[in-house]
Order: sequence, then structure tokens, then C-alpha cells
Amino acid sequence: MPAGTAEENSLALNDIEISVIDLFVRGVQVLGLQKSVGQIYGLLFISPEPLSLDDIVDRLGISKGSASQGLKILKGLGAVTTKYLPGERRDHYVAQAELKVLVSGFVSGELMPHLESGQDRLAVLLEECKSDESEGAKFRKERVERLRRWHGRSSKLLKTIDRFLG
Amino acid sequence: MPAGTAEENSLALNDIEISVIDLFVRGVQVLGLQKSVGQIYGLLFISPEPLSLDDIVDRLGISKGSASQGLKILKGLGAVTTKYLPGERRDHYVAQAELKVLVSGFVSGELMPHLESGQDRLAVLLEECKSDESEGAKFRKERVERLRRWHGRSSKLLKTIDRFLG
DNA sequence: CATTTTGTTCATTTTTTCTTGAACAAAATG
DNA sequence: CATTTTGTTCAAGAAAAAATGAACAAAATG
Repeated sequence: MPAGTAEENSLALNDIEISVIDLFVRGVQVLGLQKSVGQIYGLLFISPEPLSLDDIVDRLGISKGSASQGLKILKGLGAVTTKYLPGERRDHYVAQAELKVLVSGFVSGELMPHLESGQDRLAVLLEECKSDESEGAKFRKERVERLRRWHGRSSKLLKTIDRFLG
Repeated sequence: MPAGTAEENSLALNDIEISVIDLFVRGVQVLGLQKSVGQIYGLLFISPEPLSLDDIVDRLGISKGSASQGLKILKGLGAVTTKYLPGERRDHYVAQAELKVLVSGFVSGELMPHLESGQDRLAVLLEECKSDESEGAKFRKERVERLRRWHGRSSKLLKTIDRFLG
């Protein structure tokens, strides 16, 4: 048996790993995150041991660039943390597996920023409405007012979601 | 003044229209829908009168194909309805502007199908776990069990959202 | 310090997604 | 019915997003 075979075996993903990763790849795509982010999170989620960047690269067969980039996003969302392993130079990563934490991270990292930029746009829109005297101005003012209400309800909805999980 | 100028003026989007459309374009992109869908919905939302497919094509400057495709999606989500106008051959479209209806449409049209396919994948995963005797099997079983709980909570969350808006 | 290890960044390439427009179908008109 | 109007579909092209990998920086090692 040639050297390296044992290594290759430990590299190959087993059925369960493949299924879990697949599940997360689809999941994150619904949320608008890239495939590699789902792959990495899925692998960490189903791995009993913390993995290094190189472990992730080797097992998923993705580039180091993708892995580094994906981990950065996941760290930003609070979905992975690093674990210190005595005697190891490399960072080792662990999936944060609390649904509440994941959702909160996504809400504050992805959803809130959008809501806030929407807030700014609405302010501009309200200004534009003030000087609108043309045909249909009344209708447009009503609609913009409605957008304001939607915005308010969306903020409340995010809070409700947080409470739901808390 | 050359003929056609009046027509061109009615075609050009005014500032408010542009801002509203922009707002919806960003909004639908967060939801993973294409830009043209946001453009069309935004235009209908801010238009006092029902618009035909050709109106939409002319005012947004997009192709007939995009407009037809975008309207199909919006109809599917319940976000636009057709209004019968006496003496008009063409269909005329109106934005459904009830937040509750829009969210329900999105939930049942986009989110539920994903949850359901997730259900199926989970079933497969559970089967795979049963025959898993390899190292770390216990950990993996725990994780898959956790996925089941997440799935259940997600379904409940969708119901909570519905109730929130109801 | 020189060297090795580790991780990040970013220009380029690849892949995926979206839009276009022409061909087609369906329905109304005269 | 032949003609015109209206709307849809889908192959091809355009645009956008993601992955790659080589160059670089930062830190540990001896």
C-alpha cells in the first residue's frame, strides 16, 4: 500500500458529512451568502474536532483564498470561533452551533445594515415628496408614508424574532 | 417643438419614482430576487394608474422578456394583480401594497419550499446516521438531532412572523 | 536575523445569474 | 380567416458574483 493512502482516506468526506454540508450550502444560499461559506460552516458543524484552515482546504477541496475569505465572513457573523489548542501554531476553528447566536449575528450583520441604509433613503424620499406638486402627488405621498410604516414594522419584526429565539 | 417630446417626458422617471424603484431594487436583492423584479414592483407601487406590460418596458427601459418574466414572478408571489380596464385590450398591472400579503406570498412562495426540501434531506441524514459506527458517531448524531430542532423552530418562526403581521 | 510557517489580499479566471431579443403562440379584430 | 396585437419562451449574450492562486505580509522558530 503506497504512502499517503491513509491520509487520503481521512480527507475524503463521508456520507453524513456530505449531506450536512449540502444542507448548509442550500441554507446559506437562501440567506444570500456564498456557497463556500456554507461548505465551511457545514464541515465545522459536523466535525468533532476543531479544524485548521489547511484542514478545511484539504477536506473541502477549495482554495486557500476561498477558505480564508469564507472564515472571515463567518467570524464576522459570529458563526465560527477560534479555539486555542496547546502545541498548535495554526488557528483552529469551531462552529458556533447555537441557533440564537447564529440568527442574532445574521440579523445584526446582514439585515440591520440594510434597514439602516433604507432609513437614509426614506429620508431623501420624504424630502423629494415635499417639493412634489405634479399630478398624482397625493398618491405618491401616501405611498411613501406607507413605506415609512413598513420600515417601522420591519424593525419591530427583527426584535420579535430575537425574542422568539431568546 | 418636435413631435414626441411630450411622450418622452411622460416616459422619463421623476426623482421620486427613481428613489422608490431604487429602494425596492435593493430590497428585493436582500430577498434574493432579481433586480428587474424590484424595478417593476417599485414602478407599480408608486404609479397611481395601472400599467401595461408595454408601459413598464417603456418607462423602465428594460426588455419585454424581462418585464414578462418579472411580472410572472411577481404574480406568483401575489405581489401584483391585474386590473381590468374597460376598453383596454392589454392587461394592466397593479402593485399589491399590503405588507402582510407580500410577506405571506414570499414565505409560502420562497421560504416554505426550502424548508420542505430541508425536511427531506434531514430524513436522509437520519438514515445515514443510523448506520454510522465510525469514530465520532456520537457527536454527529447529536449534531443531526440539533438540526432537527432547528428545523422545527424555523417552521414555528415562520408562523410567528405571520402572526406578527396578521 | 534568516528561514519557515501561516494567513490575507487581490487581480484574474471561472461560474452563475440575469437580461435581451427574436421566434413563437394565443387571442382579438375587422 | 388573414391580419394585427399582445404576451411568453428560450437560446445566446452580457453582467455580476464567486473561486482561484500567486504575491505579499505577519508571526513564529531556531
